[in-house]
Amino acid sequence: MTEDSDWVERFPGLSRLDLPTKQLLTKRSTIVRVPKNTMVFGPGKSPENMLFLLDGTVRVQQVSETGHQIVLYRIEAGQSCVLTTACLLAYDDYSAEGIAESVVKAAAVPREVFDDLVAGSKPFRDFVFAAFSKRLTDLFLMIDEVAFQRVDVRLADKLIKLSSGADSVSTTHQKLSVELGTAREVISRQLQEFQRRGWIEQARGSVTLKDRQQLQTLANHNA
Amino acid sequence: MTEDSDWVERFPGLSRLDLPTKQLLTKRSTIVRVPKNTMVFGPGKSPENMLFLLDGTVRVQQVSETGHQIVLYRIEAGQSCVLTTACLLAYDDYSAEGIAESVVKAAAVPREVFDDLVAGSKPFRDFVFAAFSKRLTDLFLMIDEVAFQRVDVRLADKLIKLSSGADSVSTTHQKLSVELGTAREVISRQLQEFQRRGWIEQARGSVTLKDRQQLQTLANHNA
DNA sequence: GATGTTTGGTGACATTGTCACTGAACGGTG
DNA sequence: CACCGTTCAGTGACAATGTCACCAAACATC
Repeated sequence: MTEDSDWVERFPGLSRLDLPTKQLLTKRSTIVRVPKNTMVFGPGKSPENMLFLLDGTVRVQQVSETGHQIVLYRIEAGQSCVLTTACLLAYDDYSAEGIAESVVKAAAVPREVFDDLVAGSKPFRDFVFAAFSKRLTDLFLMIDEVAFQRVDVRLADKLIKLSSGADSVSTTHQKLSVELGTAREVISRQLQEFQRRGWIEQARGSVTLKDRQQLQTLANHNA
Repeated sequence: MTEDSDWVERFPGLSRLDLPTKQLLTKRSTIVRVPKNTMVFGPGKSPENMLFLLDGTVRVQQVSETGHQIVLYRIEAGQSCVLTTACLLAYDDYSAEGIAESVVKAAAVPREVFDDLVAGSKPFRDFVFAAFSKRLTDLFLMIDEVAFQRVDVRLADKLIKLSSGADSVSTTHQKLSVELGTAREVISRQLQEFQRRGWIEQARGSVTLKDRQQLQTLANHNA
C-alpha cells in the first residue's frame, strides 16, 4: 500500500490534474476509514463531504415504500460518491442508502473545495461529468434489464459478477433477491434449476460455481 | 409569447445568474426550432450543442436489445438536455434516443460556452447539478416502480399524468405499453378492466377518463 | 369497393410474484 | 449435551404478468 497522501495519483480520472489542483485536493481532504456495514449516507444522514473511494466498495440500494429492496449500483475504489451525495442532498424525499460492503478507506473533500475545483479545473470538471454520465447510462441499462430481462439470465450474470473470478460466492438467497429486485422464492427456484443442471453447488450461505461457461452463455442471452 | 432574446429570464433556474453571465448565454446561443417527431439525439446523432427547452417536450426512450421499448423520462420547457447530451456523448454504446413530441423551440448553447459557464458561474453550476440530481432521483424512483409496482397502479398513474387535466388522452395501447415498458396485451386487459369498472371509456386511439378520482386512488396505492 | 395498415381483442401457456407454511442449519446458553 | 431462538432455504397453491399466435374491426389509400 502506498502513502495515503498521494491518493490523487491513484485515481485514473484525476491524474491529469495540474499540480496546484492536486495539491489543493490533497491538502484540503482528510482520509477517513469506515467500518464494514456502516451506512455511509442515507435517509437522515446527508454527508458533509464528497467521498473519493480509495479502498473497498459502497453498495447503494433502495428501500421501496412497499418494503422491497433493490441494489442500484456499487461505488468501487477509484470512483467517487459525488453524484449520489449531491443527488441525495438536493432531494430529501429519497430512499436510497449507501452501505460500506467492506472496510472502506476514502478521501473526504468538503463541498466548498469540491465547488472550487469544478470551477477552476477543466480536467476535474471532465472527471465529474464523466462519472455522472457513466452513472446515468448504467441506470438506463439497469432499467432495461429490470423491465425486460428474464430472471435466470440476470441471476447467472449476477453470480458471475459477484464471484469476481472466485470459485464461490458467499451470499444468501435473500441477498441475491435484493440484488435483482425479486423475491427470495424466485431465487431459490432458479438456483435449484442451475444446480439440477450441474452449473452450481449450494450450501447454506454460499453458491459454488461449477460451470462458469454455461452460466456465462446464459448471461449473454441478450436477445 | 415574449421575445426569444430574453429566454434566460424564463428559466426558473437561471434567473439568479448575474448580468454578464446572462448576456453571455443570450449572445452565444441560437434559437432553434425542431419539427414534431424529430429525433433530437440518438444512436449516431450526437448533438453539437446543449439544448435549453423553451417550448414543447422531448421524450427520452430506450430501445432494448430484445426489441422492447420503454420511455425513460421527458424533458419539458424550462429544462435542459444537458445531462442526457453529455451522457450520450461520453458513452456511444447507449441505446437511448430523444424525440420531439411536439414542435420544440430551444436555445442551443455550444459546448465550449457551456463549459465556460460551469467554470465561471456558481448559480449556473447549481442549476446543472440540480438538474443532474433531479434526473438521478427520478430514475431511482422509476427503477423502483418498474421492479415493484403493479401494472394497474402504474397505468392509472400514467393515464392521469398524460391527461394533464384534460378529459381524454390521445394514445394507443401500443404507446401506453412503451410508457410502462410492458406488453400491449397487458395494457389492453387492464384498460378493459378499468372500462368495466366505469373509470374510462375507450375509442380507437384514445382513452377518456370518466372517474379520475378512482384512478387517482388506485395510482396512490403505494403500499 | 378493393387493399393494406393500424389498432385492438382473445385464448393458451410460460414466467414471475405472493402467501402461508415447513423444516433444517446455525449460534448461543445453561 | 439439550434447549431455544434466529436465520436460511424448500414447497405448493395461486395471482399477476409476459409471450405467442392468431383474429377482426377501423382506418387510409387508391
